Amino acid sequence: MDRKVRVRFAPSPTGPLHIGGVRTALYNYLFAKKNNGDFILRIEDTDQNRFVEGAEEYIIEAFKWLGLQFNEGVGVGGNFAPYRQSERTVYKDYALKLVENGWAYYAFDTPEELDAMRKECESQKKNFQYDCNTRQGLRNSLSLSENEVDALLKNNVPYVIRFKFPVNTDVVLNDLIRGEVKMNTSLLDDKVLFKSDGLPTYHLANVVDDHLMEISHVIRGEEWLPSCPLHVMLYRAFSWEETMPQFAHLPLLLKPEGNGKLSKRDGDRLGFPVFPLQWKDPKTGEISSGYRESGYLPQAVINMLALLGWNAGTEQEIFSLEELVQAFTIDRISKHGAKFDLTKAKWFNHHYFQELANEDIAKDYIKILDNLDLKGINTDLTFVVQVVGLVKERCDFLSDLWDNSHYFFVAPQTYDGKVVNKRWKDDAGRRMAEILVEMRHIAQQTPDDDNLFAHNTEEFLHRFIEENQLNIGQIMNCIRLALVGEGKGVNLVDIMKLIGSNETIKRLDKAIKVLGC
RNA sequence: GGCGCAUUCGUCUAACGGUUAGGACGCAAGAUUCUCAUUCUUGUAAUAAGAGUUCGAUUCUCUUAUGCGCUACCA
Repeated sequence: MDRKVRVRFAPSPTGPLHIGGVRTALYNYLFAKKNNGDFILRIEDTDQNRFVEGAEEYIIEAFKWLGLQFNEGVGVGGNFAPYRQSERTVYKDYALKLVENGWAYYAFDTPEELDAMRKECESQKKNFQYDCNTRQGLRNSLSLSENEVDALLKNNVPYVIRFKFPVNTDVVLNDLIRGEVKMNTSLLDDKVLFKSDGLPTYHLANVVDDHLMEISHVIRGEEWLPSCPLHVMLYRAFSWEETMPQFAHLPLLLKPEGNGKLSKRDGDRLGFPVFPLQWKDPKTGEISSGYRESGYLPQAVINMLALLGWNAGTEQEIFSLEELVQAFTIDRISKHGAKFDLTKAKWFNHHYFQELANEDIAKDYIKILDNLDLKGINTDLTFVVQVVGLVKERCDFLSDLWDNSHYFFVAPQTYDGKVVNKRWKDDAGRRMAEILVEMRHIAQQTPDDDNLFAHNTEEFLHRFIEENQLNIGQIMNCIRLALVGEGKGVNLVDIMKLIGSNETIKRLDKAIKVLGC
């Protein structure tokens, strides 16, 4: 038990990495780091038909973005290389070893034959299974004579190697999350270990590699629980039980509405990404959105994912990666699936967005502003930093910035009708004209000092409102309407400070001309 | 169909036989404010159903229901 902790994340490169897979990887990472162990990336590309160009690169880039570093694996190297299963050639020897010692057998049934049998059983409302009850009646090295088998092998007749489950044996598996799980071998089917294309299936490759790579804990999705007894039996068949890894089967990530596993399609349909990074399908050209491109911060994605199925047992919800490492234990992982919650994801992002330095946000914002291609707007760093400082608390994402701060850069082109009706009525226009006159005075007295202009204007406004017994809201909101075009935005005096006396006067003048006195 | 796993507020979850069943998101109200947000305060809302074990069950057992997963020469 004092074995070195070594865990692996083992995706197959069949497309972009699903966010559920990211969570699995995260839990592996946290467990490894917590226990001073190794975190390994192994690519399970034993299915040639499903290989997708660019998927492996995508996976590596995704973890780079998230800040989850592998100690070993594809793209990193290590003592157990190669880490790509297609480059490992040991599997057939192991499969043959199992045939030799009676734990596996050759099967010559063609896929077509098996399909036909499945269909036939289906039509009789029965279930076809290649197992201890049926294997004697099928074409394999258990039912055929030694001579027949030799002849078939000599003639290069395609075959697969299947695991031979013993009859009526209970396999007990001690899952770190679910406790004792028991299954009977008579109900299990003789899974293919080695395919006729010369490559192993997941089951064989996985067990062999986990053993060879000295994996101590297998932390993977719940979808693997049903085949785990097979894996346990494989360790037994190889006499590797001593060093068999401990298993932990994670609950699934469910879609937000209704039930079911979160799938690729759900994301864009419901308006949130299911992938860490944007992905363009190389065949169809179809684009699926990613968290990174949607403006999520990696810290937020990690924090959100960590809490989806795990908790520290305290009331803390905000965790840095380092804090997660410290707090993480497998026994606090929940057993049931968790629905993804978009609003909570936004809340996490809001939190981490507030933690960013105004200057860093401003630099990114300036890029966005430049892309807007608006001529003559002020994109000086010091100015944008001030704008960001005023509006960032209203934002969940970088992309929310423009909606909340456009009026610092461009004058309103139109005025919100509802606000006009509510505020710009009675003698509002006349009052605004009076205010405009005084603003021009103040501007003359405070040349080149927008702060002082704003300050003095504020003082004047309060005096003006008091002397004329006006409604403060009425007056201020009319000015707001003139400066912003809507009934929203940050403190008026702050707006005046930043856009300056000239612009303030210009906008008020225009509003009076458009909306009337 | 078979096998397996699961089931606490709308959502994520806490409570590992004794609590007014706690927190967070959301939602609602109030406070603050020139507005909209932010922020703060308060409120809202749950043990799937039924048996059993027990002095006492969210917690242990069983049954049912529901959901999910697996049932490929895919992972």
